[in-house]
Amino acid sequence: MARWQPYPSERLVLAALDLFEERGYEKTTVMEIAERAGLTKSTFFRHFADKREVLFGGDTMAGLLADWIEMAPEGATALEAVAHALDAVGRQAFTPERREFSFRRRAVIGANPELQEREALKGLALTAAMTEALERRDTPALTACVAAQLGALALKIAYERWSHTLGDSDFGELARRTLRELQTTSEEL
Amino acid sequence: MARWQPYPSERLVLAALDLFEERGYEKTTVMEIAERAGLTKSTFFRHFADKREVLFGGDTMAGLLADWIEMAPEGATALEAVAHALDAVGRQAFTPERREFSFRRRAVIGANPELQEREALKGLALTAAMTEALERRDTPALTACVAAQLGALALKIAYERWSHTLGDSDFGELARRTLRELQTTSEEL
DNA sequence: TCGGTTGATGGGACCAAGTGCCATAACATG
DNA sequence: CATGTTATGGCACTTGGTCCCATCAACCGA
Repeated sequence: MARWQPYPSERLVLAALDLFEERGYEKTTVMEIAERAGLTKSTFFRHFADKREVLFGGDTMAGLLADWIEMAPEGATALEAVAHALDAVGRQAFTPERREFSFRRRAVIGANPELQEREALKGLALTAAMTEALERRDTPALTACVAAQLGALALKIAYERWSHTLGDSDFGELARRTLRELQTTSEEL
Repeated sequence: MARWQPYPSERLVLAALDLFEERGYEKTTVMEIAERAGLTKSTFFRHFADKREVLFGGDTMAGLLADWIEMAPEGATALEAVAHALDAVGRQAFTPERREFSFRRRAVIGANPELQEREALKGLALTAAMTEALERRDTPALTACVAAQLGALALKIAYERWSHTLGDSDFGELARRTLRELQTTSEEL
Protein backbone atom coordinates (compact mmCIF):
# COMPACT_ATOMS: atom_id res chain seq x y z
CA MET A 1 0.00 0.00 0.00
CA ALA A 2 1.31 3.36 -0.97
CA ARG A 3 1.95 5.67 1.92
CA TRP A 4 1.64 8.73 -0.30
CA GLN A 5 -1.84 8.99 -1.66
CA PRO A 6 -2.26 11.18 -4.75
CA TYR A 7 -3.51 14.79 -4.97
CA PRO A 8 -2.72 15.95 -1.44
CA SER A 9 -3.82 19.56 -1.92
CA GLU A 10 -7.08 18.57 -3.61
CA ARG A 11 -7.81 16.28 -0.66
CA LEU A 12 -7.05 19.10 1.74
CA VAL A 13 -9.41 21.45 -0.09
CA LEU A 14 -12.29 18.98 -0.02
CA ALA A 15 -11.68 18.05 3.62
CA ALA A 16 -11.65 21.73 4.54
CA LEU A 17 -14.86 22.47 2.64
CA ASP A 18 -16.61 19.54 4.32
CA LEU A 19 -15.54 20.59 7.80
CA PHE A 20 -16.33 24.26 7.22
CA GLU A 21 -19.84 23.29 6.23
CA GLU A 22 -20.25 20.97 9.22
CA ARG A 23 -18.89 23.10 12.08
CA GLY A 24 -18.11 26.44 10.52
CA TYR A 25 -14.76 27.95 9.57
CA GLU A 26 -13.74 29.20 13.00
CA LYS A 27 -14.54 26.02 14.87
CA THR A 28 -12.43 23.97 12.49
CA THR A 29 -8.72 23.62 13.23
CA VAL A 30 -6.03 23.11 10.64
CA MET A 31 -5.10 19.85 12.37
CA GLU A 32 -8.60 18.52 11.86
CA ILE A 33 -8.51 19.38 8.16
CA ALA A 34 -5.15 17.70 7.73
CA GLU A 35 -6.23 14.58 9.62
CA ARG A 36 -9.38 14.17 7.56
CA ALA A 37 -7.20 14.35 4.45
CA GLY A 38 -4.85 11.76 5.95
CA LEU A 39 -2.05 14.29 6.37
CA THR A 40 -0.58 16.50 9.08
CA LYS A 41 -0.54 20.17 10.02
CA SER A 42 3.00 20.54 8.67
CA THR A 43 1.96 19.26 5.28
CA PHE A 44 -1.08 21.54 5.20
CA PHE A 45 1.11 24.62 5.52
CA ARG A 46 3.44 23.27 2.88
CA HIS A 47 0.53 23.34 0.40
CA PHE A 48 -1.23 26.53 1.55
CA ALA A 49 0.21 29.73 2.93
CA ASP A 50 -2.49 29.96 5.60
CA LYS A 51 -5.82 28.52 6.67
CA ARG A 52 -7.89 30.87 4.46
CA GLU A 53 -5.92 30.13 1.33
CA VAL A 54 -7.24 26.57 1.19
CA LEU A 55 -10.39 28.03 -0.43
CA PHE A 56 -8.52 30.39 -2.76
CA GLY A 57 -5.87 28.07 -4.08
CA GLY A 58 -6.07 27.66 -7.87
CA ASP A 59 -5.26 31.30 -8.17
CA THR A 60 -4.46 31.66 -11.82
CA MET A 61 -7.49 33.83 -12.51
CA ALA A 62 -5.81 37.23 -12.38
CA GLY A 63 -3.07 36.08 -14.71
CA LEU A 64 -5.53 34.47 -17.10
CA LEU A 65 -7.68 37.57 -17.31
CA ALA A 66 -4.66 39.77 -17.92
CA ASP A 67 -3.37 37.45 -20.67
CA TRP A 68 -6.70 37.35 -22.47
CA ILE A 69 -7.10 41.11 -22.26
CA GLU A 70 -3.75 41.58 -23.93
CA MET A 71 -4.61 38.97 -26.55
CA ALA A 72 -7.90 40.66 -27.51
CA PRO A 73 -8.15 41.98 -31.11
CA GLU A 74 -6.18 45.14 -31.86
CA GLY A 75 -9.07 47.46 -32.54
CA ALA A 76 -11.17 46.39 -29.58
CA THR A 77 -12.19 49.00 -27.03
CA ALA A 78 -11.29 48.55 -23.38
CA LEU A 79 -14.66 47.09 -22.48
CA GLU A 80 -14.61 44.79 -25.49
CA ALA A 81 -11.23 43.47 -24.42
CA VAL A 82 -12.60 42.85 -20.94
CA ALA A 83 -15.63 41.04 -22.36
CA HIS A 84 -13.31 38.94 -24.48
CA ALA A 85 -11.32 37.95 -21.41
CA LEU A 86 -14.42 37.15 -19.34
CA ASP A 87 -15.62 34.86 -22.08
CA ALA A 88 -12.31 33.04 -22.39
CA VAL A 89 -11.86 32.64 -18.65
CA GLY A 90 -15.42 31.37 -18.40
CA ARG A 91 -14.59 28.49 -20.72
CA GLN A 92 -11.37 27.67 -18.87
CA ALA A 93 -12.21 28.10 -15.21
CA PHE A 94 -15.97 27.96 -14.83
CA THR A 95 -16.68 24.52 -16.20
CA PRO A 96 -19.95 22.76 -15.33
CA GLU A 97 -18.23 20.21 -13.07
CA ARG A 98 -16.92 23.05 -10.92
CA ARG A 99 -20.31 24.61 -10.41
CA GLU A 100 -21.35 22.60 -7.37
CA PHE A 101 -18.01 23.16 -5.70
CA SER A 102 -18.29 26.89 -6.39
CA PHE A 103 -21.74 26.94 -4.86
CA ARG A 104 -20.62 25.28 -1.62
CA ARG A 105 -17.51 27.47 -1.50
CA ARG A 106 -19.58 30.62 -1.87
CA ALA A 107 -21.86 29.65 1.00
CA VAL A 108 -18.93 29.02 3.33
CA ILE A 109 -17.26 32.30 2.41
CA GLY A 110 -20.51 34.18 2.84
CA ALA A 111 -20.78 32.89 6.38
CA ASN A 112 -17.38 34.11 7.54
CA PRO A 113 -15.86 37.62 7.63
CA GLU A 114 -12.30 36.36 7.68
CA LEU A 115 -12.85 34.56 4.39
CA GLN A 116 -14.64 37.57 2.91
CA GLU A 117 -11.57 39.59 3.75
CA ARG A 118 -9.40 37.28 1.72
CA GLU A 119 -11.89 37.34 -1.12
CA ALA A 120 -11.88 41.13 -1.08
CA LEU A 121 -8.10 41.11 -1.42
CA LYS A 122 -8.26 38.70 -4.34
CA GLY A 123 -10.79 41.03 -5.93
CA LEU A 124 -8.37 43.93 -5.65
CA ALA A 125 -5.61 41.86 -7.21
CA LEU A 126 -7.95 40.94 -10.05
CA THR A 127 -8.88 44.54 -10.74
CA ALA A 128 -5.25 45.61 -10.60
CA ALA A 129 -4.23 42.88 -13.03
CA MET A 130 -6.92 43.87 -15.49
CA THR A 131 -6.07 47.55 -15.19
CA GLU A 132 -2.40 46.93 -15.92
CA ALA A 133 -3.23 44.65 -18.84
CA LEU A 134 -5.43 47.36 -20.34
CA GLU A 135 -2.70 49.93 -19.87
CA ARG A 136 -0.31 47.66 -21.77
CA ARG A 137 -2.83 47.94 -24.62
CA ASP A 138 -2.31 51.71 -24.43
CA THR A 139 -5.63 52.36 -22.75
CA PRO A 140 -5.45 55.64 -20.79
CA ALA A 141 -5.03 55.11 -17.04
CA LEU A 142 -8.44 56.30 -15.89
CA THR A 143 -10.28 54.47 -18.65
CA ALA A 144 -8.41 51.29 -17.79
CA CYS A 145 -9.28 51.73 -14.15
CA VAL A 146 -13.00 52.17 -14.73
CA ALA A 147 -13.23 49.40 -17.32
CA ALA A 148 -11.43 47.00 -15.00
CA GLN A 149 -13.73 47.99 -12.16
CA LEU A 150 -16.81 47.25 -14.26
CA GLY A 151 -15.25 44.01 -15.42
CA ALA A 152 -14.59 42.87 -11.88
CA LEU A 153 -18.12 43.79 -10.87
CA ALA A 154 -19.54 41.87 -13.81
CA LEU A 155 -17.40 38.87 -12.91
CA LYS A 156 -18.63 38.94 -9.33
CA ILE A 157 -22.31 39.25 -10.23
CA ALA A 158 -22.04 36.65 -12.97
CA TYR A 159 -20.27 34.26 -10.61
CA GLU A 160 -23.08 34.64 -8.11
CA ARG A 161 -25.74 33.95 -10.73
CA TRP A 162 -23.83 31.11 -12.33
CA SER A 163 -23.14 29.18 -9.12
CA HIS A 164 -26.87 29.25 -8.35
CA THR A 165 -27.81 27.94 -11.77
CA LEU A 166 -29.11 24.39 -12.03
CA GLY A 167 -28.62 23.69 -15.73
CA ASP A 168 -25.31 23.89 -17.59
CA SER A 169 -25.44 27.59 -18.37
CA ASP A 170 -22.45 29.14 -20.10
CA PHE A 171 -20.53 31.40 -17.77
CA GLY A 172 -19.01 33.43 -20.57
CA GLU A 173 -22.37 34.41 -22.00
CA LEU A 174 -23.68 35.26 -18.54
CA ALA A 175 -20.69 37.48 -17.83
CA ARG A 176 -20.86 39.28 -21.19
CA ARG A 177 -24.56 39.98 -20.74
CA THR A 178 -23.92 41.28 -17.23
CA LEU A 179 -21.12 43.53 -18.47
CA ARG A 180 -23.41 45.01 -21.14
CA GLU A 181 -26.02 45.75 -18.50
CA LEU A 182 -23.43 47.52 -16.38
CA GLN A 183 -22.26 49.53 -19.37
CA THR A 184 -25.71 50.84 -20.25
CA THR A 185 -26.30 51.55 -16.57
CA SER A 186 -23.13 53.61 -16.32
CA GLU A 187 -24.05 55.54 -19.44
CA GLU A 188 -27.33 56.59 -17.88
CA LEU A 189 -25.76 57.92 -14.70
CA MET B 1 -0.69 61.10 39.94
CA ALA B 2 -3.43 59.44 38.03
CA ARG B 3 -2.76 55.85 37.12
CA TRP B 4 -5.22 56.01 34.26
CA GLN B 5 -3.88 58.33 31.63
CA PRO B 6 -6.44 59.73 29.19
CA TYR B 7 -7.26 58.59 25.64
CA PRO B 8 -6.00 55.01 25.83
CA SER B 9 -7.05 53.99 22.33
CA GLU B 10 -5.56 57.11 20.75
CA ARG B 11 -2.28 56.35 22.53
CA LEU B 12 -2.42 52.79 21.25
CA VAL B 13 -2.98 53.96 17.68
CA LEU B 14 -0.04 56.35 17.76
CA ALA B 15 2.24 53.82 19.44
CA ALA B 16 1.31 51.25 16.82
CA LEU B 17 1.91 53.64 13.93
CA ASP B 18 5.32 54.56 15.32
CA LEU B 19 6.39 50.95 15.76
CA PHE B 20 5.04 49.86 12.38
CA GLU B 21 7.11 52.57 10.75
CA GLU B 22 10.21 51.63 12.74
CA ARG B 23 10.27 47.84 12.45
CA GLY B 24 7.39 47.00 10.13
CA TYR B 25 3.98 45.57 10.95
CA GLU B 26 4.95 41.92 11.18
CA LYS B 27 7.96 42.44 13.41
CA THR B 28 5.91 44.40 15.92
CA THR B 29 4.07 42.48 18.64
CA VAL B 30 0.88 43.61 20.30
CA MET B 31 2.70 43.55 23.64
CA GLU B 32 5.23 46.07 22.37
CA ILE B 33 2.48 48.39 21.16
CA ALA B 34 0.69 48.17 24.48
CA GLU B 35 3.86 48.76 26.49
CA ARG B 36 4.81 51.84 24.48
CA ALA B 37 1.34 53.20 25.22
CA GLY B 38 1.78 52.39 28.91
CA LEU B 39 -0.81 49.61 28.78
CA THR B 40 -0.97 45.83 28.48
CA LYS B 41 -1.89 43.26 25.86
CA SER B 42 -5.22 42.63 27.58
CA THR B 43 -6.17 46.26 27.36
CA PHE B 44 -5.16 46.44 23.72
CA PHE B 45 -7.66 43.74 22.80
CA ARG B 46 -10.31 45.47 24.86
CA HIS B 47 -9.97 48.51 22.59
CA PHE B 48 -9.41 46.77 19.24
CA ALA B 49 -10.80 43.51 17.93
CA ASP B 50 -7.42 42.51 16.50
CA LYS B 51 -3.96 43.79 15.66
CA ARG B 52 -4.95 45.13 12.23
CA GLU B 53 -7.92 47.07 13.51
CA VAL B 54 -5.69 49.52 15.36
CA LEU B 55 -5.24 51.30 12.02
CA PHE B 56 -8.92 51.12 11.02
CA GLY B 57 -10.53 52.20 14.24
CA GLY B 58 -12.58 55.36 13.80
CA ASP B 59 -14.83 53.39 11.54
CA THR B 60 -17.83 55.67 11.20
CA MET B 61 -17.12 56.37 7.56
CA ALA B 62 -19.54 53.87 6.03
CA GLY B 63 -22.34 55.08 8.26
CA LEU B 64 -21.56 58.74 7.57
CA LEU B 65 -21.56 58.25 3.83
CA ALA B 66 -24.85 56.37 3.96
CA ASP B 67 -26.46 59.07 6.09
CA TRP B 68 -25.36 61.87 3.79
CA ILE B 69 -26.52 60.00 0.72
CA GLU B 70 -29.97 59.66 2.21
CA MET B 71 -29.98 63.32 3.24
CA ALA B 72 -29.11 64.54 -0.26
CA PRO B 73 -31.74 66.73 -2.00
CA GLU B 74 -34.82 64.91 -3.27
CA GLY B 75 -34.33 65.48 -6.98
CA ALA B 76 -30.63 64.63 -7.02
CA THR B 77 -29.43 61.80 -9.26
CA ALA B 78 -27.56 58.87 -7.76
CA LEU B 79 -24.16 60.31 -8.62
CA GLU B 80 -25.13 63.74 -7.31
CA ALA B 81 -26.13 62.17 -4.01
CA VAL B 82 -22.79 60.41 -3.85
CA ALA B 83 -20.96 63.63 -4.61
CA HIS B 84 -22.94 65.34 -1.88
CA ALA B 85 -21.90 62.67 0.61
CA LEU B 86 -18.24 62.79 -0.40
CA ASP B 87 -18.23 66.51 0.14
CA ALA B 88 -19.84 66.28 3.57
CA VAL B 89 -17.63 63.46 4.74
CA GLY B 90 -14.62 65.37 3.50
CA ARG B 91 -15.43 68.22 5.85
CA GLN B 92 -16.04 65.90 8.78
CA ALA B 93 -13.36 63.25 8.52
CA PHE B 94 -10.58 64.58 6.31
CA THR B 95 -9.58 67.65 8.25
CA PRO B 96 -6.15 69.23 7.66
CA GLU B 97 -4.81 68.06 11.03
CA ARG B 98 -5.49 64.48 10.04
CA ARG B 99 -3.60 64.72 6.80
CA GLU B 100 -0.17 63.83 8.15
CA PHE B 101 -1.55 60.91 10.09
CA SER B 102 -3.33 59.67 6.96
CA PHE B 103 -0.12 59.92 5.00
CA ARG B 104 1.87 57.83 7.48
CA ARG B 105 -0.98 55.35 7.78
CA ARG B 106 -1.17 54.92 4.03
CA ALA B 107 2.56 54.18 3.81
CA VAL B 108 2.34 51.51 6.50
CA ILE B 109 -0.68 49.85 4.91
CA GLY B 110 0.96 49.95 1.50
CA ALA B 111 3.90 48.00 2.88
CA ASN B 112 1.89 45.10 4.28
CA PRO B 113 -0.48 42.64 2.57
CA GLU B 114 -2.29 41.77 5.79
CA LEU B 115 -3.27 45.39 6.27
CA GLN B 116 -4.25 45.75 2.63
CA GLU B 117 -6.57 42.82 3.15
CA ARG B 118 -8.34 44.63 5.95
CA GLU B 119 -8.51 47.78 3.87
CA ALA B 120 -10.07 45.83 1.03
CA LEU B 121 -12.75 44.54 3.36
CA LYS B 122 -13.49 48.05 4.63
CA GLY B 123 -13.78 49.12 1.02
CA LEU B 124 -16.40 46.46 0.38
CA ALA B 125 -18.35 47.55 3.45
CA LEU B 126 -18.21 51.13 2.23
CA THR B 127 -19.52 50.25 -1.20
CA ALA B 128 -22.26 48.09 0.30
CA ALA B 129 -23.35 50.89 2.64
CA MET B 130 -23.54 53.40 -0.21
CA THR B 131 -25.41 50.97 -2.43
CA GLU B 132 -28.03 50.32 0.25
CA ALA B 133 -28.39 54.02 0.99
CA LEU B 134 -28.99 54.73 -2.69
CA GLU B 135 -31.56 51.95 -2.86
CA ARG B 136 -33.40 53.55 0.07
CA ARG B 137 -33.64 56.62 -2.17
CA ASP B 138 -35.41 54.37 -4.69
CA THR B 139 -32.44 54.16 -7.00
CA PRO B 140 -32.68 50.96 -9.09
CA ALA B 141 -30.38 48.19 -7.83
CA LEU B 142 -27.90 48.12 -10.70
CA THR B 143 -27.67 51.89 -10.88
CA ALA B 144 -27.05 52.06 -7.16
CA CYS B 145 -24.38 49.43 -7.45
CA VAL B 146 -22.49 51.19 -10.24
CA ALA B 147 -22.81 54.64 -8.67
CA ALA B 148 -21.54 53.32 -5.34
CA GLN B 149 -18.65 51.63 -7.10
CA LEU B 150 -17.64 54.86 -8.81
CA GLY B 151 -18.06 56.73 -5.54
CA ALA B 152 -15.79 54.31 -3.69
CA LEU B 153 -13.22 54.54 -6.45
CA ALA B 154 -13.35 58.33 -6.35
CA LEU B 155 -12.94 58.26 -2.58
CA LYS B 156 -9.91 56.01 -2.85
CA ILE B 157 -8.20 58.06 -5.55
CA ALA B 158 -9.01 61.34 -3.82
CA TYR B 159 -7.69 59.99 -0.53
CA GLU B 160 -4.43 59.08 -2.20
CA ARG B 161 -4.06 62.51 -3.77
CA TRP B 162 -5.14 64.36 -0.65
CA SER B 163 -2.77 62.60 1.75
CA HIS B 164 0.14 63.52 -0.53
CA THR B 165 -0.86 67.18 -0.68
CA LEU B 166 1.31 69.67 1.17
CA GLY B 167 -1.06 72.64 1.44
CA ASP B 168 -4.47 72.58 3.06
CA SER B 169 -6.41 71.37 0.06
CA ASP B 170 -10.11 70.68 0.49
CA PHE B 171 -10.86 67.00 0.35
CA GLY B 172 -14.45 67.47 -0.67
CA GLU B 173 -13.55 69.44 -3.76
CA LEU B 174 -10.87 66.94 -4.68
CA ALA B 175 -13.31 64.07 -4.37
CA ARG B 176 -16.04 65.77 -6.37
CA ARG B 177 -13.63 66.62 -9.17
CA THR B 178 -12.37 63.03 -9.19
CA LEU B 179 -15.91 61.71 -9.35
CA ARG B 180 -16.70 63.95 -12.32
CA GLU B 181 -13.62 62.65 -14.13
CA LEU B 182 -14.71 59.08 -13.51
CA GLN B 183 -18.19 59.86 -14.78
CA THR B 184 -17.01 61.31 -18.08
CA THR B 185 -14.60 58.40 -18.41
CA SER B 186 -17.38 55.87 -17.94
CA GLU B 187 -19.54 57.68 -20.48
CA GLU B 188 -16.84 57.31 -23.11
CA LEU B 189 -16.43 53.58 -22.65
C1' DT C 1 19.60 -5.79 -7.55
C1' DC C 2 21.78 -2.37 -4.89
C1' DG C 3 23.02 2.13 -2.97
C1' DG C 4 22.69 7.08 -3.32
C1' DT C 5 19.99 11.13 -4.29
C1' DT C 6 15.84 13.79 -4.32
C1' DG C 7 11.46 15.34 -2.70
C1' DA C 8 7.48 15.04 0.11
C1' DT C 9 6.07 13.98 4.61
C1' DG C 10 5.92 13.57 9.95
C1' DG C 11 7.01 15.47 14.26
C1' DG C 12 8.15 18.52 17.70
C1' DA C 13 9.77 22.94 19.60
C1' DC C 14 8.64 27.45 19.44
C1' DC C 15 6.46 32.31 18.93
C1' DA C 16 2.69 35.41 18.61
C1' DA C 17 -2.37 36.35 18.03
C1' DG C 18 -6.45 36.10 20.33
C1' DT C 19 -9.90 34.43 24.26
C1' DG C 20 -11.60 33.95 28.93
C1' DC C 21 -11.63 34.53 33.65
C1' DC C 22 -10.77 36.80 37.88
C1' DA C 23 -8.59 40.01 41.01
C1' DT C 24 -7.87 44.77 41.77
C1' DA C 25 -7.23 49.61 41.43
C1' DA C 26 -9.37 53.89 40.01
C1' DC C 27 -13.50 56.61 39.42
C1' DA C 28 -18.24 58.05 40.61
C1' DT C 29 -22.08 58.34 43.84
C1' DG C 30 -24.63 58.20 48.15
C1' DC D 1 -16.58 57.11 54.46
C1' DA D 2 -18.93 53.14 52.25
C1' DT D 3 -20.50 51.28 47.92
C1' DG D 4 -21.02 50.00 43.16
C1' DT D 5 -19.20 50.55 38.56
C1' DT D 6 -15.64 50.56 35.12
C1' DA D 7 -11.19 50.06 33.20
C1' DT D 8 -7.14 47.71 33.79
C1' DG D 9 -3.55 43.92 34.89
C1' DG D 10 -2.29 39.26 34.94
C1' DC D 11 -2.45 34.64 33.91
C1' DA D 12 -3.70 30.32 31.65
C1' DC D 13 -5.03 28.41 27.45
C1' DT D 14 -6.06 27.42 22.41
C1' DT D 15 -4.75 27.97 17.77
C1' DG D 16 -2.46 29.80 13.60
C1' DG D 17 1.89 29.83 11.69
C1' DT D 18 7.30 29.14 11.41
C1' DC D 19 11.44 26.46 11.62
C1' DC D 20 14.27 22.66 11.70
C1' DC D 21 15.35 17.95 11.38
C1' DA D 22 14.46 13.05 10.92
C1' DT D 23 12.29 9.78 7.88
C1' DC D 24 10.33 7.41 4.19
C1' DA D 25 8.93 6.75 -0.65
C1' DA D 26 10.26 7.22 -5.33
C1' DC D 27 13.66 7.70 -8.93
C1' DC D 28 18.25 6.87 -11.03
C1' DG D 29 22.60 5.17 -12.24
C1' DA D 30 25.86 1.39 -11.70
